[in-house]
Amino acid sequence: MSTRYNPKGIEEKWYDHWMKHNYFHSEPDEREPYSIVIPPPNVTGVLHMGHMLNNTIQDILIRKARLEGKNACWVPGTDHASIATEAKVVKMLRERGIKKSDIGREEFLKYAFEWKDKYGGIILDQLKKLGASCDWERTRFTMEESLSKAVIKVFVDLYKKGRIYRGLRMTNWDPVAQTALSNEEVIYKDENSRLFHVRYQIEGTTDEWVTIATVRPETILGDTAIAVNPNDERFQHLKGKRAIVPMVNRSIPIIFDDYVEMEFGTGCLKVTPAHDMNDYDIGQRHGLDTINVLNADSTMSEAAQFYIGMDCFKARKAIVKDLEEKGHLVKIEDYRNKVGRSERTDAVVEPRLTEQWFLSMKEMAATALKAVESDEVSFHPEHFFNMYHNWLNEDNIRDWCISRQLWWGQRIPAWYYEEHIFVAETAEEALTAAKVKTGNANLTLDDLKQEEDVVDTWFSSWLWPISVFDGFEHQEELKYYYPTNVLVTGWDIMFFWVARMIMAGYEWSEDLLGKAFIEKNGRQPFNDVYFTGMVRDNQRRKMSKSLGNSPDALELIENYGADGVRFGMLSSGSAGNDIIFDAPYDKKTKTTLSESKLCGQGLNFCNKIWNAHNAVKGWNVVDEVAKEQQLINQVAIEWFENKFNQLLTEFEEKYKTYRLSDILVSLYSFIWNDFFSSYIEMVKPAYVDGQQLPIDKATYEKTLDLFEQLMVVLHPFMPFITEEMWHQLRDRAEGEDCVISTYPTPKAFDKQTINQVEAVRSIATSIKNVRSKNGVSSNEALKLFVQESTSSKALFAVAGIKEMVAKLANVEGINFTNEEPESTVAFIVGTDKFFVEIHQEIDLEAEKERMEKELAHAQGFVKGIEKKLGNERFVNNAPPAVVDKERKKLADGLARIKNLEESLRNLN
RNA sequence: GGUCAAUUAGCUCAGUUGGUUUAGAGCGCCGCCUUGACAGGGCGGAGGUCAUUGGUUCGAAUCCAAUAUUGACCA
Repeated sequence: MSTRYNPKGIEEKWYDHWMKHNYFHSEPDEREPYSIVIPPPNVTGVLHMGHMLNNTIQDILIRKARLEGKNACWVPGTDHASIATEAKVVKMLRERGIKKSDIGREEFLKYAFEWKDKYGGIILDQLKKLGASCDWERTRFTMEESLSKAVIKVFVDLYKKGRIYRGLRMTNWDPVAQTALSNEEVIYKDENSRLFHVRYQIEGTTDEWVTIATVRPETILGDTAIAVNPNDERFQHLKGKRAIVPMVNRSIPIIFDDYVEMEFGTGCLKVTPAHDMNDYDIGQRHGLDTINVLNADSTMSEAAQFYIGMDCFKARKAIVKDLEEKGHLVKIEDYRNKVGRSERTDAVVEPRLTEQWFLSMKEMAATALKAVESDEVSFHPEHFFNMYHNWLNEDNIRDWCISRQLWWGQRIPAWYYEEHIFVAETAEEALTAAKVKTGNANLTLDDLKQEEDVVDTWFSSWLWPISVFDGFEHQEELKYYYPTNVLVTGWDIMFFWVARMIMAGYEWSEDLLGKAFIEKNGRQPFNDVYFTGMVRDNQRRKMSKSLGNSPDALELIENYGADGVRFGMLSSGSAGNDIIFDAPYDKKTKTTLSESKLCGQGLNFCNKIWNAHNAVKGWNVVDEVAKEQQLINQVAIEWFENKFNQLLTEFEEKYKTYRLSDILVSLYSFIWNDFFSSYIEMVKPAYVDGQQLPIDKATYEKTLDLFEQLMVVLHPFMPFITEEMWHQLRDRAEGEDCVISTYPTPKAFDKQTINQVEAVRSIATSIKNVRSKNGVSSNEALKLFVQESTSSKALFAVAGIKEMVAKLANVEGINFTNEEPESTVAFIVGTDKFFVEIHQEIDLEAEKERMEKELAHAQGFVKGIEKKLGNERFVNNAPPAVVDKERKKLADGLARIKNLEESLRNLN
């Protein structure tokens, strides 16, 4: 048997095995359900660090639920990501020599589905490598028929409710994708740019000027006013005057508006209503003209009069040169400002006046806010509610721009005829409505023109917790799985997705499931939301493909196994906090290596388990062994079982509050230190003349039981190694597997029983320390003396304790004493004093130094407590239990000081 | 500019409603051990005035305020 655990073959073997037995599939039955819907990754995506963290957490929760006998259902799927996917498909077509504009919508969609079929499943296959126990039979996609029908249905419903409207608005325009974006899809970043100071001549004067500052001089051509603050003393004389726009020589009014900041720039603001959100508002207030100098692709339009057809960034350079030549350019300053870029294409977003569809957010936002305030949906960690509130409160909430000028998505179900709009689920219904409205019974489908735009991808994914169960068509499954138990996602999509899913849940669950159901189970799409942190590199930058600062997820799995990576991800940080992932950056190749010490630790843990198992399975088993060992075994088992139950009890609470990394860390320490390093050492048969003695059957079986239970408890975190061990521990019948076994129920535990053995472990450690300090080999058996006291007598009266000390510390005789024996080194455990006899020369100075240090510590400790107890207000005000505890601490501290002082006297 | 979070050992982080025998873990570091499951290991050890300054309290790493630094969200 190899001494090295090799995850690769083992992980593949077990994932196939689980799939073959269809363990991840769920159908409604009489069991309690536990459901999670996956945050659907984009069809364009590949597995990255964020996915790994997020899906590991979901897998832990779902596997734990499965082990508890619940009907666990984790629904996977992907979202169609309209902008990103459309861009990829356009690129693919271009490579094949096909232009999007040459083919119709229908044909384009065929290519898009072809692309999706080819690449859309990659990320799901990668999740399998990670061990994700999704119900793959339930894999859904936001563009498939049932989910698309749901989108159309809710669109019509909202339109009928008067919440969806169409209007000319300033929108964020992505000139590359040629579509409007919602506010949430624009990412603002500080960028270096330049602030151009440009002077405009005052109309009717020869040498009177007003100077403005702008970062976008090309939009000067679209200026329709100059604004100043009404309180600004400097510009009072300009009241009622007009200025001349350079180049185009247009006369524009000088207006007064509070919006203008006196301190900023020159205090004069050029107003270009067509190209700036705030300018648009000012324009509305003052009835200004709107001159659109840019085309949809960010080239200069006819209306600009100059540079027509030139890209706006080139036009910027050109106009600066021309302004300078004409004497309008005053100066240029370096400047840092926030530039909005498209989340999907990274193009600089252009504010643009366009006709779009909007969903009114006011009512829905209030409902969604209340859902979390009332705790019907609980956030973990709670503080994310602040961010949620900040976005949803009525002062900040903006209507949702839901139309996109794309083909890849659900086409908006609106039909136009003359000035009328008919919104209906089908063209036929729209036609009927049109006939009624116009009184023209001869209208045909050809007379109606359907809206070209599609809806925002999030307008389909907000229905996800309902639509994956086909909940808008029939409710049998929805009734069983809704509300889902928990949503696990990154806080970066709180607004895009989480808030909107809550809105959708509250909007339609009652219609779909009925009042009685809702009153019993609630409207919320999920009971809990667990927000994971962002995965960052060691410079605290978010790991992303574009920055190239992310290790390759699959390579990590290749290097450390899925178990190792899951361990690494989870142990790097706690709930909600961002994670600094420890992959090193290679300066030479300028890449992040797919290496991680934390993942390595996970692999080492697997290796440890693997080898410990080999050790246990290598023991010879007989019915009975020597009495001393039997006694030790008994104490060891009792100690371990009690401690195990203590831990299991703690875990229940931690699972409820999603403190998963806490659980993993303590489990790691418990398995490695308590089980392998202590328990196994306690029960391990001794060697006599190079031959290992046998172990008794009862202890052996118990050890296998404990090992097995530990594997079950660890299974949600590290599914593969635990399944492998579970099978190697005992012969299993077909259909018996760790993944579907039973999670141990925590039982009562006795602290006294635990503490006795903990004391033994401390004694053993102290003796090892004495050996280490004095160069005494662990092979040399030593004599131990125990100072007689009530507590020491009680401890050693417990059957097996003496034997255990002797075994763990290689001590040959244990005797009580009332005085300090010759040639011994003293140490203290708790309040009791022990003496180890050693034959080497004792370094008295070192001993003295150690004891003095310990004494000083104890004295400081006692002093603190004495101060506390000396304070009348403490004794009177603090709870009695706290006061009692302080008294006990004081007594123990004093006992320790006494012991130390005695020993120091003896040393002198 | 508004808001939120973070600041604890060289590094990455825990510390669960203020009372843990004067702060824990992992990695790294130091010493010893090629022992019979495991060197991807064993045993032992060193290392922190809990960012700073005030305040509340009998009692503060923990609560409050201000400051500093870092990160983020929104405008």
